[in-house]
Formats: sequence, C-alpha cells, structure tokens
Amino acid sequence: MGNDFEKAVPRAGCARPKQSFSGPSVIASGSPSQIRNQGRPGQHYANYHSNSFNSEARRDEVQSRNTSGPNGFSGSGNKFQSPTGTIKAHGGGSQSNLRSLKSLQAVEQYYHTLQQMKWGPMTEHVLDSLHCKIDAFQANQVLKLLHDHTIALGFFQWLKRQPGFKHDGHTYTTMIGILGQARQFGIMRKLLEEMSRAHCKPTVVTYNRIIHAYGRANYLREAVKVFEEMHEAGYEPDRVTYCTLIDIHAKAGYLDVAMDLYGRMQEVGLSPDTFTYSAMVNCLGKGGQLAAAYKLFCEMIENGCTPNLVTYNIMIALQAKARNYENVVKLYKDMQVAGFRPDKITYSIVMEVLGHCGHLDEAEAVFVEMRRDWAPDEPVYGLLVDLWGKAGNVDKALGWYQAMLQDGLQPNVPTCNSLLSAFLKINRFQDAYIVLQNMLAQGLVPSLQTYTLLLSCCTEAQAQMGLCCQLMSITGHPAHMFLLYLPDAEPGGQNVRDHTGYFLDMMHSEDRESKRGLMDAVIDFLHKSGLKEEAGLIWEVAAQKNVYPDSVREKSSSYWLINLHLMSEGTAVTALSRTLAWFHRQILIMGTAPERIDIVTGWGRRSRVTGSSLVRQSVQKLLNLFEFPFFTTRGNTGCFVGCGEPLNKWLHNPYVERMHLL
DNA sequence: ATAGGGTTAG
Repeated sequence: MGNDFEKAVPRAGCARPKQSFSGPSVIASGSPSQIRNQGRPGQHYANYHSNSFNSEARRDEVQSRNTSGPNGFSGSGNKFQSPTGTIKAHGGGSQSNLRSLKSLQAVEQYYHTLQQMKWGPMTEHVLDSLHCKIDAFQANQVLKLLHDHTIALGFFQWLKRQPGFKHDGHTYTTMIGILGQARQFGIMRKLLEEMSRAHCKPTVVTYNRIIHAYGRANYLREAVKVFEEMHEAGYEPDRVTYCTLIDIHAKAGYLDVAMDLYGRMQEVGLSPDTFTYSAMVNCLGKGGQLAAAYKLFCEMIENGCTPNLVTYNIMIALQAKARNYENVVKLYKDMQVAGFRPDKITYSIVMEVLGHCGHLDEAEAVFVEMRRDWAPDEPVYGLLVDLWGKAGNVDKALGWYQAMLQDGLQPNVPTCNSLLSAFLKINRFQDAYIVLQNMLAQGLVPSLQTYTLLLSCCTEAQAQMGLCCQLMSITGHPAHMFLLYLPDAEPGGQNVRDHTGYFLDMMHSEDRESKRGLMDAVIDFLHKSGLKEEAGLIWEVAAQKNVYPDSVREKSSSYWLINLHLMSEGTAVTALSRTLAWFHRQILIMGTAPERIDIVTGWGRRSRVTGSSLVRQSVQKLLNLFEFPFFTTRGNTGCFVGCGEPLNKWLHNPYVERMHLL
C-alpha cells in the first residue's frame, strides 16, 4: 500500500484556504459540499502561529544568528550594533560612515514607529509626520525587521505613494517572503504579478521564497508547481531551490522524492553545500536511516564541506535519539574542537538525553551551565517542565514553570501542554482543568498536541472518561468536532472516509508528526471503544494521505515491511489487519502475492524495557489467533516474519478481510 | 554600489 503512495507524485493538497467546521449542525447533516461552503478561514491556526513565538524572541534569534560567527565573535566590518539588531551599513570610509549613520537613523525611526502600533489610519499620519526620506535600500532593512505582515504590507503600500520612492526587486522579494511566512498566499501571488508590471523582474530568490512558503505550509503540489513555473520562465534553480525542495519533501514524508532531488541537483552540476548536507542528514536520520545519515555527515567533511553548528546539532540530536551516547559525546567534543560553542539547542539536546535516562538533577546542572552563556528562553524552560512532568514530579515541573514566569517569559502552548500532561499523568484533573483554562484566558489556542494528549488520557483512564471529555470539549479544537460527529460506518464506509478526509484536509498545514500523533490517538481510542470498523476506515484514509509514510514499504521485490514501531496498541493492530487485508485483495484483484512480509513491532511506543512491549504482545496474540504462519528471527523478538507458500495460502483466507473487527 | 533565500530543540 505504502509503496503506491510513495511512488506517486506528492498528492498533498492544493492551495485553498484552511477551513474549520463551523458548527455541529453543519457536520451532523454534513454533506461534504456543505462543510466546504460553510467553512471560513481557520482563525484557530492563524492564532497558533502568532502566539507560539512572540516578536521579542524572534528578534533575539535574528540577533544571535547575525552576531556570532563560529567562535562567537561578531563579524568585523561596517556593522552597527543597534537595538534593532545588526544592520550592515553603506560603503566604507569615514565620509560614508556619517552617511551610514544617517541612513541607520532613518531605518530605526521607521522601525520604532511601526513596531509600536497596529496598522490603522493613524499609522500613515505618523509615518508622514516623520518627514524622513527613505530609499529602497533602507526600506528593505525596515521591512526585514517587521514580522507582522499587516504592518509590513501597510508600510509597503504607504511607501509606494511617497514621491520619489520606487520599490525594487529586493523590497518586493522581502515583502513576498513576509507574506509567504504568514501564509497570505493570495496577496503574495498578487504581489508577484505586480512585480513584473513594476519592471522589477522576480529573481531566483523570489521564487525560492515562494516555494519555501508553500512547502512549509504543506502545499507541496503548489510548491512544485512554482518550481516548474520558474523553470518555464527561464530561471535556473540553484542550490537553495533544491535544498528547499529537498527539505519540504522530506518533512512531508516523501523521503524518496527528497533523495531523487538530491541526485538531480548533482546531475545538473550543483554540488551540495553545508545547508543541503544538513537538510539531507536530518531527513535521513528522521526517516530512520541513521547509518546513512552519519555516512553522509562524514562524506560532507571528506568533500571539504565544513559542518556548522546546526549540522552538529542535527547529528548530535539524531545520535541522542538512537541512544548512542558515546557518539553524542564524541560529536559534542568535535563540535567544540571545530570552534563552535554549544548554543541553546545543543544544551537542550543534552538536557533531554539526561532527562530521559532519569538523570534530572544533571539536566538541571546543564541548565545552570547554559545560563553562563545564554539567557534561557521559553523552550528551554519548557523542556524542564516537560522532563519533570514525564518523570512524574509535578511539583518540580510547576517550579520550573513558575521560574519561567519570574524570568519575564510568557508561557507558550507546548509548555502548557507539558504541564497539562504532567497533571493528567497523575490524575489531577482539577489542576489540569485550571491549566487549560489558564491557557485560554491568556489567548493561547490549544494545539493538535493538546487535544492528542487529552484523548490519549481519555483512552487510558476509562473511569475518568467524563472528565477527560469535558477537558477535550473546552479546548474548542476542531478535532473534537471530528470525533463528536463521526458517523457510524455505512456499508463500504464511504461516510466515515469522507468525514475523515475533510478533517485531514483541514489539518493540512499541521506537521506530519502532529497529525500522526492525533490519528494514532483517535484510532487507539476508537479501537478500544469497540468502534473497530471506524478505526480501520480512519487508518486507511490517514495512510492514503501519507500520515504514515514509513508504515508499509516494499523493501525489495515482493519483500514487504510492515512497521508498527511508532504506533499505539490499537493503531498497530488496526494497521496490521488492514494492511494484511490489502494484500488479500491484491491477490484477488491483481493476482500478485508477496513473497515475504516482515512485521516490525519494535519495543512499542511506551515501553522502556526491551522485549516487554504491549504492541508486540497484542500483535503476537492477533497473529496466533488467526494462525498466521510466522517465525521470529534470532536477535529480534519484536519482528514477525511470514514467507513462501504458507504465507500465500494464509493470505487467501476470506477472514483476513475481517481481522480488525476482533 | 550597498541588500534578499534554504538546515536544528520544544
């Protein structure tokens, strides 16, 4: 099944506004077209992004990126340290230094004016009253500092009306980039057209930004279309174009497409650079091919391409996740020998490793060490909240949450999720309720992860289901409507397929991991609630939509791998049953049968102890019950293998189609 | 003349 999906051109949807279910009545009676027509732009998701990073934090990032070279020294040259970050000023020489200073003042004036307000009729008057001439170069510098797209666009349009001012390719490209990041695709496109009319032809950079914007919002088809458009318009894609395409395809679960692009890039004579290598190392590692990732990392060095801090962080994180601690320590040292000081991300990776090994005190010690070089940010505090919460020590988790507030930081959604999860874990529902209410009161919009952890809790704590449901309901997340109005499966199940399809389309721009997490929780929940037919149908739709790209693949000709490794118990059983049923149908329809099937359960998602996995146990039970002819290989008791004639014979049984109902 | 894009934690 997976192979068909993976081979095909990415089918991740096309660009259209995100929709949200507008209310129960729509869904209850919901024909698909009704839902479509009544959908309105998803406020929910727009908010999520403006909340998850405040502009202060982002500026901080920009600053640290710009100022620290490999050794933490700031670059020399004509740079001014200013409150708005490092701005490279005009030319050289003492005469031009004065000019630079004036130019800088203009940039600062406009920036400070714009930063303080929302865009409104008054803003223009204030800008007019500055009586300060500005050219396209300076305007571009101001634009780069503005993260709010409404303000940026307001300023951009105001500039057009200034006598003597003319936008150029840079200001257009920067504006297009800001709009793209804010997912304002319509306006972005308009501006691209306008650009040609204004005699500023777009460049490769302009196209790259657009491709990136679509890709990060998960509109892969659209991103590829722009890539083709660009080609037809006579532009040659460069390293950045390829790097962007590689990254977005890998993130969306199309690792093979990413690999293919990597090859094509080299065929046209573009050698990979540090960014491209980093992206590739990351996507191989995340795709479960750690050995290949490390090989590429070494190859990169052999080819004379130096890893940067990000590359090291990626490689360290991958080794940490695979629990190869010796490699972690080695890379950590190599990184410092290469002249890079650990940054907040490096420290976070180390802290997380320590936390997961149960050494929370040492994780705290690393926090103290980090503090010597960096001001802790929200994610670092959030990590400690999470680690203590997972360790079951909610007092410590709360302590770190409060330390974060005292440090003047605003909590964000992931951190609240960690705290919420900590309370749920020890069944303190009243406190969980307070956390959730607090989130809402602060204008934080519960995320897919919030809903997912509540639903998982609901599945586990059967006795407290009512309380969990209450919590799920007050999140206001569309996933709740999806579950609440899930219809009973009609024969053939088309109604459930449609319902699920529309929900997943709505969740389009969420990242794949989050979607997988939610679908996993939903399927597990339904399976355990006895709605097995529905669970099976939902799994099929999710698989079709590439939410589980790694679950089924043809390793070599007629040799298939079913990977249940990252799934919950209910999902694993459902996925396995439906996949075997698919093989059954393939035999009947196409006459093609697999020669061998490996069913990999790993140790299961929640197990920390080798060999004691709930997933493995349930899968084995299921296989035994249906007399699936399997054996296990030496050294891997979590892998069930079926092959040859016994497998073929077994797959012919009609009951294979109904396995998931048991 | 000057400037613009892509990679990592939660």
